[in-house]
Parts: sequence; structure tokens; C-alpha cells
Amino acid sequence: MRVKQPPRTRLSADARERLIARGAVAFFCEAGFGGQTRELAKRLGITQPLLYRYFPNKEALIDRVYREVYLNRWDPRWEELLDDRSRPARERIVAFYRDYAKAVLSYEWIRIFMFSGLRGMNLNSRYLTLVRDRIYTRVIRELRREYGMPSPAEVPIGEMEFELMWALHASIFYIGIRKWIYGLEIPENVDEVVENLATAFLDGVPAVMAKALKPAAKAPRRAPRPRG
Amino acid sequence: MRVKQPPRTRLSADARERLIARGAVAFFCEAGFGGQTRELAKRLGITQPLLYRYFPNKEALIDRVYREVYLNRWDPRWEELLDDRSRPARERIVAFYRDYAKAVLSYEWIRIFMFSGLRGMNLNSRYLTLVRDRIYTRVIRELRREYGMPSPAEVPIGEMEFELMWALHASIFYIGIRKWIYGLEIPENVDEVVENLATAFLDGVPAVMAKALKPAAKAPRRAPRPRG
DNA sequence: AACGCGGGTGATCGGGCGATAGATAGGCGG
DNA sequence: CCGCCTATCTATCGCCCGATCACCCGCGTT
Repeated sequence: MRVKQPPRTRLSADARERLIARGAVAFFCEAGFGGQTRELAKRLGITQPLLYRYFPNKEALIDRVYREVYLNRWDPRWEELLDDRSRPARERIVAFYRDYAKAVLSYEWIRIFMFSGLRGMNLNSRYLTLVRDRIYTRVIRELRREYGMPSPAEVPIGEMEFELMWALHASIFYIGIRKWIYGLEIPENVDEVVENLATAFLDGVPAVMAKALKPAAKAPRRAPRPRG
Repeated sequence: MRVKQPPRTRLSADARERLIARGAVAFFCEAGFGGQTRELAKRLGITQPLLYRYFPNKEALIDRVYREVYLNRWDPRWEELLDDRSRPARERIVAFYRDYAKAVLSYEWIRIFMFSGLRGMNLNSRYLTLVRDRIYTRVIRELRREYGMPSPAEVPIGEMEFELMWALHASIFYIGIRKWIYGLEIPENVDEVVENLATAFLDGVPAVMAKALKPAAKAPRRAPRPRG
């Protein structure tokens, strides 16, 4: 006797492809890219060979996952927000990080980001270069302006200033790592924590930046630089 | 004619086991735990079945890697260092983080830590609970003392204080992530960066802690607290 | 010199998993 | 209502990889 199979649902090629792509994101960010195509198919309620009608091989599926996750997450309004000088700089920066945290502190983003990094993709470095060029530079520029310091055009942004930005970025991103990679409990209202981190950063940064902008007041960091 | 094989080197069981264990750490932290036993054997210059003479299966090998990495990294002197009240608290804390960073910012530690987290091991959470209970509490205790605030026995450590510690931890750990997971360039002298992060933290923390210790001065974070 | 213990190897098995090929059936155009 | 297109399925291939087994051989002991 034939066992009653769940009825073979027939979708348009477009719809099915989108379903597979979305399912692949959910699956691979949980199981890692070592996850098996049979398992993915089972979760989608389809047979495994059907995946190969829409994607030539597993690698293409993974590429699609990358594109799905990396591309659809960048909000161009972030840059506008940071540039909008009708609002105080501090307010803009805090608003930005509140928003950025909301976009980035998700199970999918955090895990895919880690998996792709560990896999040796250069997607991470490309993405983070974007963050540095589009966000960090803007924040530093606006902060310098706020505190009456020379603009980046006059005095280029120093390594230590970027490190400060990295530290803020890290303290926010790590909340997601704690939750979705280590499986630790995190505070109920992440929003408040992010806001505190951003404001604490803004309170602490001028002193450090001022110090970094006066390199003369500081011992040269390494001796053997025999230059005229 | 027999091809000259690399001479079958015969070691004592102990020596061989240690060699395999060390090689497994190096191999798996690079390739991930999906790395193949044949590849590991090749790097060790032995045949793959020999692995199974010393370890019953791949999982046991991985367990050994965990033990190798997780256990040998905790320095009990850290706690003594933080407790040593003959030195100023700030100095102790900066010294600790300089040392801790040196221990933790290594290719092996960072990657194994991430891999084991993504694999769903609870080793990470166990380790980090240790860090919280042994380090964070100590740092907060000493800082409170330094700034004339009530001791943890009087006023328990609040969530926001722990979040501050997490932020510092994150900003240091993330340096390793940037380098060994994302493959990004990091500053030449990490020591200086870590020291700056620690001192900036120490400069910024009293204000935030003071605020956190006066919950009355702050709006209750959730409405349903009907108060006069 | 003979022996045997134990470290090391070659050959191979069995299951798992990516990928393919040919059969089947849903649904639209006529 | 027929016929075709194509989305989906069943069956299977071939390789990879963890694991096993039988055998080899160098060294210490007697």
C-alpha cells in the first residue's frame, strides 16, 4: 500500500527559488556550511535533487546565502543620518548605533558572518572595509568637528582613532556573539545597553582623541626608524 | 625497485600521543573540526590509521584538542594579581589585561574558541562564566573600593556593571577576531592598544558605575511600577 | 641469535553525501 | 478534453572519509 505523501506542491520557478534561498539561509546559519543538502531539502519539504534544478551545486547555494545576507543589510540611510548636521553629532551617532545594532544583532547575521570568516572568505574584510570607510570615518569626522579639532582633511585619521571605533563596534557586536554563538544569556533590553555603550564612548573619546592628535606629546612608539 | 619511504620513525607511545595532540590542535584550529583525519595524518608525517591507535575516534581527538586549549590557558596568578592590594587598583587592572590579552590573542585560542562555540559546545559558556565569576567580580570589587563605592557584599553587582566588563573584554577579544578570523590587518603593537583600551575603560567607568548604583536617579526601565 | 612486544603500515569496508538521469504528474494553451 | 511543458520525484552513481583488520618490523630481553 502506498503511503500518502504530502502532496507534491508545484510552484513557479521564481517562487521556489526564493523559498530555497530563504530556507538555505536559515539552515546554513544554524548548521554551518557543512550542513547537508538532504537535511536542507527535508526542512523545505522537498526532495534533495530539486535543489539542483535551481542551483548548479552546493557552492552556488552557499554563494546565494552570502548574497542574501550581506547585500540586503546595508541601509544607505545610515550615511545620510550621520551626515545630517541639522542634529547634534552625539544624537546622530547614538541614533545610528541603535539602528545598526538592530540590523546586525540577529541570529542569521552574526552566525553567517562568523562562518564566512572562518571559511576564509574575504567577504568579511570587504564588508568591514566598507564599514570603516563609510561609517568610522564619518563618526570621527563629526566628532572632531563637534570638539573643535582639525578635520580629517587637515589631519588624517590616526590608527588609534580607528581603534576606538573598533572597540565600540566590538562591544556591540560581541553582544550578538555571546547570545548566538556562545549561547549565553544577555540583558533583556539590548537597546538600553547599546545606548549606554555609545554614550560612554562619546564621553570617553574626546580625551583619547585629543591625546592621539598631539603625537609630539607622546614618546615615539618604536625606536629603530632611522629617517632624516 | 622500492621507493625510499621517509623512514618509519618509531616513538614511545607517550611522545607520539603528544605529537598527535599538538598537531591536532594546529590542524583543527586552522581547518575547523570538519578537517579530515587523512589530512591531519599527512601533516604529522604518519599514516591515518595510526591516529586510531591513540584515539578511539575523531571525536576523542577533538575532545583532546579542547582540553589542550582550554585547560592550559588559565593562569591562577591572575586572581592573585587582581587581589594584591599593595598596588593601586588601576595599575593591577591594566597589568592584568595586558597579560590576559597576551594569553588570549593567539591564532589557536581565538579560532578554537569560535569553532567550539559554533559547534554548540557549552565549553565557551562554562569558560566565560569562570571569567565572570573570577575576573569581572574582582575588577568591579576593586574599582568600587577605589572610588569609595559600596562593596558587592553591600550592593550586589548590577547587570550594567557586568555589561561594562563585557564591553572591555569584547574590545580586546575582537582584536583577535579581526586578525585571525576576518584576516584583517591590526596595529603593530597590540600591547599599546590594549593598554589604551583598559585605561580608557578605567577613566570612563566611574561615571557609569555611579549612575548604575543610584537607580532612583534613573527612570524605572519598565513601566508597571506604580509609585508615588 | 632467537623471540616477542608493540609501534607503525597497507588495504579495505561501509556509510554518507553531492550530484545525475530518467520517470511522473500538475496545470495551462488550444 | 487533449497534449505538452516543466516542476518534482524515485533511484542511483561515485567519491570521500571515518574506521577496522591483518600484517610488518625494529628494539630490548634473555
